[in-house]
Amino acid sequence: MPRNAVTTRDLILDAALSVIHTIGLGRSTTKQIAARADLSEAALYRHFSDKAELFLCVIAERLPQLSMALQDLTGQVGHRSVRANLEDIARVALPFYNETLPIVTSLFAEQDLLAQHQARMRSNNIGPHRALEQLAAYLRAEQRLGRVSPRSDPEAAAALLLGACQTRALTRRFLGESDPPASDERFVKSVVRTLLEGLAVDSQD
Amino acid sequence: MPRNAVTTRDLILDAALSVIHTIGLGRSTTKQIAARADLSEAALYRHFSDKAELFLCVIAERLPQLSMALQDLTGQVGHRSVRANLEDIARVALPFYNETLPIVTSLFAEQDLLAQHQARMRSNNIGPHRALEQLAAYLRAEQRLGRVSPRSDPEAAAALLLGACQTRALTRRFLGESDPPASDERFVKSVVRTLLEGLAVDSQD
DNA sequence: TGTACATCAGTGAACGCGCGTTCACTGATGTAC
DNA sequence: TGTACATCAGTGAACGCGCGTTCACTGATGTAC
Repeated sequence: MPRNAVTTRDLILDAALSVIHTIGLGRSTTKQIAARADLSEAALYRHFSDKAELFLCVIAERLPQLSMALQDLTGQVGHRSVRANLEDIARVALPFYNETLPIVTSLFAEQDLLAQHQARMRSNNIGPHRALEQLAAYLRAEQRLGRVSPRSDPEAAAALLLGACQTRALTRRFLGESDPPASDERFVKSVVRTLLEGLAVDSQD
Repeated sequence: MPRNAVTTRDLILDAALSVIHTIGLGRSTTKQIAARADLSEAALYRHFSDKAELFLCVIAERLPQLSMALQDLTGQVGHRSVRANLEDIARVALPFYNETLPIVTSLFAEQDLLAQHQARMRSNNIGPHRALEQLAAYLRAEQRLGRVSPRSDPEAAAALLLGACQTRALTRRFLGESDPPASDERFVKSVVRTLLEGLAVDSQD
């Protein structure tokens, strides 16, 4: 088998992801996935024990993890400005949520799948909390360097920033609107500025 | 028909919501909904044209709207402290998202249902953006009164605060953990404090 | 090199199940006279 | 008040369809000697 072989398994996972994207997790059938992969339905069962396992593998192997994508950025402690770092983090988080949230939240519709995925997240220590923890750790490090106010709560700040990105992506997708990239950039800048400066009229309480 | 009659239609909607809560939107069947309502399946079709309409009515009539719940609070412009108002808003948003997000995001799994729901949102001008706009309008009003920094962006601040609540609720639900109310209260206070004071080491850039 | 056999990815056709939906029907309630 | 009829919410049983899954099979590739 050559080094860069696209295995049949990969073909199936790609086909499944594509079908899920177009008609949603709930309406995706083995028939359509097989058709998109140019395979018989029976072929799916040579590579996955059943439909549930196929879907779980799609989610585990075809969806990126935000904490991975943030690793380089949160490693920049003490470098560049905090503002620039947070802006870049938002620039990564926004398209990430835009791509993954519709599929990941689909699992709420299939609670048996969700339960299996939860078990997987627990045993592998992955999940959405990882990105929050990572951003909070970054902010705590910047706090130690005196580049972030010692009065601020790193966990709360992480929830604020990633939450703003998540809400924007989810709202847009839910309303069925697409986002012009220019407005995303304006959003990133104003969110980070507001988070840095705060709402209070002066820095005292 | 008496004034406070629980109609059969109400029974069906309640039963459907209950079934959806326990096994998810995607696995809910007419059989189970009818059974939970102590009715025949045929009875469902006396009140709803098909299963899709039933689900859309559940979502439209049985799920609260955040913008409604926030109406009283965002009307408090100039009263109490901004901090107290924002904390109360977070205290309403957190359980709201906790209850509704798992069901509402389920629609991503059934894209035909989502499309129908989007049409409904557009024609009735409802949807998740309403709460964001409402909170932004409140903050703009406080800005005019000088109780919120003129440099901050009300839209961004609204996305930050509601986003933080949404992320927390979604993450918890997704990981399958339940939240002790005491930690919710700590979360509310630290998020609002961090949002008010900002991350910057002084109020200047 | 040729022959005999083993392995295994992939197939076409069929399977049974459970789903959403419809049908002819019942029986309670309302209405006209 | 009684009688005849209309209305309509709700039913039990059946419907056909499409789903996930399995089966015996094919044919290409690898291996032993």
